[in-house]
Amino acid sequence: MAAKRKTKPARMPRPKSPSQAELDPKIGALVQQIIARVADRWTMLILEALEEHGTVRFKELGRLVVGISQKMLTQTLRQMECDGLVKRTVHPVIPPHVDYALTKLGRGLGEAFCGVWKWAEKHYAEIERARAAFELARKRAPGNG
Amino acid sequence: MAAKRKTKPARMPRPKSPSQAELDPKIGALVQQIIARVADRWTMLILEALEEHGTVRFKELGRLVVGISQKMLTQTLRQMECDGLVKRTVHPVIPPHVDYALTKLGRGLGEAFCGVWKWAEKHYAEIERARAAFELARKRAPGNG
DNA sequence: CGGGATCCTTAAGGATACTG
DNA sequence: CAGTATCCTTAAGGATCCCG
Repeated sequence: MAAKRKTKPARMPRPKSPSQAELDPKIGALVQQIIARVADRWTMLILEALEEHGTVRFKELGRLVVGISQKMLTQTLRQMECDGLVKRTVHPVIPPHVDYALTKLGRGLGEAFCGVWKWAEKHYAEIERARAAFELARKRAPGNG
Repeated sequence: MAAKRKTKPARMPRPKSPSQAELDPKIGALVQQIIARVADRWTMLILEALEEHGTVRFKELGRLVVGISQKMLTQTLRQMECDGLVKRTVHPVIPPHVDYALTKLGRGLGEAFCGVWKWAEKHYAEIERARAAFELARKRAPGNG
C-alpha cells in the first residue's frame, strides 16, 4: 500500500444500513482495508493497466505503471494476488515468464469504485471552488500561516 | 487516509467511460486525491461520526473518534473543511466554542462510498477465502519465507 | 526475467508543551 | 476549549545488489 501509515488497527466505522449493522465488524475492517489498499499510489494504477491490457508480464507492467519501482510492483501485486484481485501465472521456462491478469473479483472492485469516480466527476468543480474559497479565507484571516 | 505515503504525484488512471475520457486528467487526479484522503485512518471515521451526530464540537468529536490525536483531528478536519466536506463554525465566546457539521458535499461523499461498502460486504467471503488460499499456497511452496 | 534481501531516506503521525 | 508548534518514533517506499 502506499498512501499513509497505519500504526494501530483503529476501530472501524459501522455500516450504514440496518441489515449490515447486524453483521461482523470484520466487514467494516475489510472495507477500510480495501479502501486503504486502493488508496495507495499503485493498486489503482495496476488495476487499470490490467483492465486495459488484459494479461501482462511483470516487466511490461512495470513499464505501464509509470513511476513504480520493482519493489512496489512486486509488493502490490502480491497484495492484490493475496486478496484474489489478480491471478499470477508462472510459465516454467528460461528465462522466467510470469504474467498477471485481473480476476473477476478484481474487475468487480474496479466497477465498484466507479461510483466514487462518478461522484468525483460530478462534484469536481464544487471541490475546486471550496478549495479556492478556503485559500482565500485563509489569506484574509489574521494570525495564520 | 491512513494508509501509506504519497511521495510523488504520479500519473492518474484515465476514466473508464468515453465521455470522461475527453475531460481533464485533473479529474483523475482529484479522484485519486479523494480516495487517498478517505483511505487515511481518520477521514471516514470523522465523516461517520458527523453523519451520526450532526453538529459536533471539537473535543466531543475527539471523543467520538476513538484513537485520534488532537493533531490529526485538527489536521483532518482542516483538510475536510478545505475540500468543502465539513462546515466549521466558530462561536466567539470564552471559552472558545467551535463546532463541525457535514456539508451537502460531505454527505454526498459518504453516499458515494456506499457502493464500495456494498461491494465489500458482498464479496467479503470471497476475499477471505482468497487470502486463506494464498496463505496455504505460500506454506506449501518451497523457497519462500 | 522475476523477485527476494538489505540499506537508507523521508515524512506520517503520536506525544507533549504552549497560547489566546 | 480549541487549537499551534515542536520533537521523536516508526515505517513506507526507493535504490541497489544478488540469486535461480
